[in-house]
Amino acid sequence: MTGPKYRQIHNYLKEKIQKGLYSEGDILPSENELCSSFSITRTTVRKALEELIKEGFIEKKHGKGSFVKERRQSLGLLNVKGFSEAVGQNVKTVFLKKPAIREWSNQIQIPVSLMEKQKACIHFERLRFVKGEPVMLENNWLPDIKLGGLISNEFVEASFFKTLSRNYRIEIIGSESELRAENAGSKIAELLKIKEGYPVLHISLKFKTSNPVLNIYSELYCNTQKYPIGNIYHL
Amino acid sequence: MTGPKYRQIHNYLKEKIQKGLYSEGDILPSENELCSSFSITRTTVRKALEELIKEGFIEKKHGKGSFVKERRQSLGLLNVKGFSEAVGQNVKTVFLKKPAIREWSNQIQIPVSLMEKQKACIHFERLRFVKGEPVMLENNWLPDIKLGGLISNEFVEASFFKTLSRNYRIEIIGSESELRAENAGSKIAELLKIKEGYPVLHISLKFKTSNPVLNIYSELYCNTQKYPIGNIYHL
DNA sequence: TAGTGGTCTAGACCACGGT
DNA sequence: CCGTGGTCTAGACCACTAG
Repeated sequence: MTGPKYRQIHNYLKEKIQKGLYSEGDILPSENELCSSFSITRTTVRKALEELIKEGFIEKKHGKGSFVKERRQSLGLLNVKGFSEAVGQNVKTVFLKKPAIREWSNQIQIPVSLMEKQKACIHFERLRFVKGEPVMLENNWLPDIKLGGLISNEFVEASFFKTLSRNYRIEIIGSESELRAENAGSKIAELLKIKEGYPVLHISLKFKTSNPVLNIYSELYCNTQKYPIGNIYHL
Repeated sequence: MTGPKYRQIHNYLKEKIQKGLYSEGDILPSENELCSSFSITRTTVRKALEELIKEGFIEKKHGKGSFVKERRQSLGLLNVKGFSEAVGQNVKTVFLKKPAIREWSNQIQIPVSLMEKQKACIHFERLRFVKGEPVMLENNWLPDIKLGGLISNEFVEASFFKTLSRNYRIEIIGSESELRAENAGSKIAELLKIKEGYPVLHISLKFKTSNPVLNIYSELYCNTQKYPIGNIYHL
């Protein structure tokens, strides 16, 4: 238990939803009930619920309550639609390159800050599958800020973000991205098992974390034919 | 002047930024200064600033202040507000089909709610240019909830969302979207002046408004070669 | 140390939905 | 009518940044 209260409530509710203890259409406890359950004020409860909305887990209806939305397996801050029925066995992640110190790549589209470029670079590459089919190639780079064991250890539940959270108390607080439609090159075509030249969605991401000198840069290539990429926005 | 205070502050600051009265890297007045300027509490000021963050206009730095962000060469914030607000002066918009009552199209990818499908459908189609080049084809559908004059009148500053806000006090409060990379068909290729089969980014959007029975459905086709689509996420 | 944003409390009143 | 979420007040204490 660490970090702000609203994040603890947020994680508590998120886990319940992800584990299926609340399912699609269920009503969450009202804000006032959550207040008394956790002995906190409505401001804090509402901050927690707001994050769940932005992640696409719930939806509020004025005068009614907070409702659990269709479940989606999150890939970072984007969602792949269809994962809802396909949780568990049907989602698989394979390392093509395990985390190691490598060069900062010029493949990265979003400018890397100077502070970070002065540090060494940790890189890893993964391929993500849904129902046995490869749907996304993922390359990630981040500055080496001496997170002991990050390179050698396995990830918590195959999730890099959960690893950062559980082992190092670093949380993702936001992202910037650029989206492009491109023709698949030979490498991407081969890995995603599509024809060369087939259109793929190229997503360039910069994840911001609770550590101001740790941003994570990702380049994703997605076959969106069966599984479009989902995105939620809430003002 | 109408609507909640935080949105008035939000609009006030946004306009200043858009008009260039604050420019890249400038520091906004501190939260406490805004409190006293507008005679409101920090909660309200922070709510306004939070929306500016989510729209990508500003960035906060703990212990320092709120900074106006650089606008990169991308069609930013597309999932949220319209194009004209996001990109600035170099944008031109041409109607291919003016707003009129038409059929609900099966082109719409995100399910239209039953409540809405029972109503008539207003549709319009626009082509968007940046620096004289066509970059996006846009089709929009919404239920006809008797917004007098919407069909006949011109849009406020060529922005559909501004028109909704100024004339009808309807605000966009969020969106859901699905992203796909596709090959351009003949119609899209011709309009965007690209070769048939060229990869385009297909964005299916459902905008939620402050009116619970008014959602706006859009299908966008974007040439992302020169201008990638930008997206901001803030937890 | 002074000023900034980040978190949180303990209330209040309002608008909306259903009984 | 009551319970729900939406907005807002008037404070408090903390963590971070900079002179």
